[in-house]
Amino acid sequence: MVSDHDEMSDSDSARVTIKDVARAAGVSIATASKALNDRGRMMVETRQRIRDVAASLGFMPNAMARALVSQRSFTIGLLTNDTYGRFTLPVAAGLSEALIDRGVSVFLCAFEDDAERAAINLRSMQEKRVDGLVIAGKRIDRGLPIDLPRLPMPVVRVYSLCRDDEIGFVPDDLEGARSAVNHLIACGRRRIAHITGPTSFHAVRLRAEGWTEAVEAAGLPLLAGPQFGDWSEAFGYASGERLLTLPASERPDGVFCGNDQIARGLIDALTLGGVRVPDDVSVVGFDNWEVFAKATRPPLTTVDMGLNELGRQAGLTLLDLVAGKPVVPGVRRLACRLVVRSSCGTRPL
Amino acid sequence: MVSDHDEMSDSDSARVTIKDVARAAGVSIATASKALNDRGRMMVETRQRIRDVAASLGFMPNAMARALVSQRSFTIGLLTNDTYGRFTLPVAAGLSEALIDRGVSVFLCAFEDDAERAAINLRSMQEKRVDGLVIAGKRIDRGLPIDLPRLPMPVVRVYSLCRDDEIGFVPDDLEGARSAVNHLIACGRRRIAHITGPTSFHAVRLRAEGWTEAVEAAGLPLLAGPQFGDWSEAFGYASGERLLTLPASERPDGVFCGNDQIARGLIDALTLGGVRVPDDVSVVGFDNWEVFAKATRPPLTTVDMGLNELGRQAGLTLLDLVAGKPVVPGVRRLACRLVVRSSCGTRPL
DNA sequence: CATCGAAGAAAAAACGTTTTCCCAATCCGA
DNA sequence: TCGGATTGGGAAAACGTTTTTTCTTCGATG
Repeated sequence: MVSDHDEMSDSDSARVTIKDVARAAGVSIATASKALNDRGRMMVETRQRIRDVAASLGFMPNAMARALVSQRSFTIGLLTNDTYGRFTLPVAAGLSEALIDRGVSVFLCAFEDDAERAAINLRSMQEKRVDGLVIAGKRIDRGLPIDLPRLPMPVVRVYSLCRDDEIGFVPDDLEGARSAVNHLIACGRRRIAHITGPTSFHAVRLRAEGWTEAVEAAGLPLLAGPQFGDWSEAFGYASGERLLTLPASERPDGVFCGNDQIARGLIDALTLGGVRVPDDVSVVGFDNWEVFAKATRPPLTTVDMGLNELGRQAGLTLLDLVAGKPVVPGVRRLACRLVVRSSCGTRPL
Repeated sequence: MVSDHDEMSDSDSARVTIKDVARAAGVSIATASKALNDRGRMMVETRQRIRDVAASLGFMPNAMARALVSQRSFTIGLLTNDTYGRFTLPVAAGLSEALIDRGVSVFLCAFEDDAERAAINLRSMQEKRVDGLVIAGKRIDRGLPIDLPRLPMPVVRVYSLCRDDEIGFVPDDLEGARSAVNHLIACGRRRIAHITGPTSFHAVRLRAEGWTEAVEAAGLPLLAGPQFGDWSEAFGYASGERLLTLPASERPDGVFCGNDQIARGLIDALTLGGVRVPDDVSVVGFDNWEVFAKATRPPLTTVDMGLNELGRQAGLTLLDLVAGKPVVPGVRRLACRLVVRSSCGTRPL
């Protein structure tokens, strides 16, 4: 019936302040502060003594008192509508890891597409005086269901719609798609199809464009053009079944899928239909969602969007902004990385 | 080359303090504070006037100044080693949603099993003076790679090992397993197998126990006992292939799987081998990881651990602790919920 | 008429830091 | 020995709140 954080546990547990340190070290508060922060001038042994005393007392500076005077809270907010976390979690991890080393902590504000909750979270972040905001979404052509009035703090966006005068980070879908297709070509494939999500997604259009460019650049046929559907495994499966109905001569020998789920469904259908992957058909996915990519038979070669890195860079850029450094506005497209597993067969050299 | 949060944007954007409000309303700071916080006595129109002024100025109280004096930061920390987020993300969402309404924000501290980073995060949380800590893990029989010295703040645990004198929240694996098996029985199944993860997981042992109890309670055979393996789809697939080698009379007609991935692999193997699910064999999973459960053919009936609710309750309990309310220590096992889809066939009444 | 009470509002202390002065001592060269 | 620089350290203001205490009024009571 008790809590385990007794106030009076040991001499050191009751919040020790810099005043306690100063008194114990026989110096003034100002000197103690300067000693601990490597500021001002004083004898080196004085500085060390104060530090030793602070350590032995278990002193931890109160970040809020510090924030109050320095006008920097060393916190930032991560606002996202991706509660499921497919995209946001890697971003958050990258962000958090990059910032913790600089003493900055991250408030997680996840909300469904519920404008009211979003507003509450936003207000909360303002009251908590975060130094900046990272806005993360789940598609690059949508903003959050909340309009940001002119905020008193810098903002960067990740995997979200971004105006020209804002600063955003997205994966380079176009180049990622190209590299996927080029990998198929390097594996000796000549008839390369593209099966992907709904055209309403900008990412879909970009990836389709990348496919088109790479295929045309190699002087290969565009077959029937991109096959648009939804993001599901079921669509991939259905597409696979459709492919099976084609005469072998018209069948593609390589497929670039818009995401890993589609690829998964496609491979399942092909395998069930007696078409071997990668012997008969090579498949490349998109997302590198490992739980899928590693579980397909064979494991899936796919494009990793580098979400972790996206988060990291967003964090560092936000810190620059906070520090008042000039940052060119606009959206940065970070390189994707092809993760080669075994769904494409012969490795190119 | 500029940041979009110009300091001097409009009259209201340069941080407005309570002093500004007081001056604009022609009262003292003390009066302004009382008006805004519904404290003290004053003419009702004075109160309203102050509030109107505050609103028109866009006043937002500085949470850190407030925290400094009230000794409550209205923040808590979520420490987790589950950077992948399979378990933590739903917990975080539930936690965050429950707390935001009470004005409490959540710091996300995710680290790999890297003790040093964990320590940095922990120290950061202490300096930020969080009111409490939620420790979330990815298995119920492991703590975090960090020993918590007697912390000056209350702690609750979620999906993590928990000493008797601590407060923890975990799903009721035993009962969840029982309900899964009972569902199979209600669907008319008599030979119910259990295919699950490694015995080193406590969750595995609990689920196996639930399976055993429910099967025995119904007077049914335990067959060959639980089949332990790993959590992968590949293991489920291999198990399915093994089942196919059995003579039909010895084959189970219902399988309770330790997680959804195993179930997925199992169903794939059975389907490929010509055994129909659910007509010939019913399958129940565990986790309700929707991206799997909904993608299996047929969609998977599975046990939902209620991670969201776990997070919610943990948050509310932590708040009680912070408020000094007495809370009985120990671990709470929250009910799981069977999500019925179509992998078991005939719905029980 | 003097006093009392209460209502309304202000003054000031406190929270725990950082930082800007400022002061006293020591040192150096002349 | 004197004047100025340098060195080591302290006093106090500031950050933006809440809260306790004190101070006016003003009307009512004895």
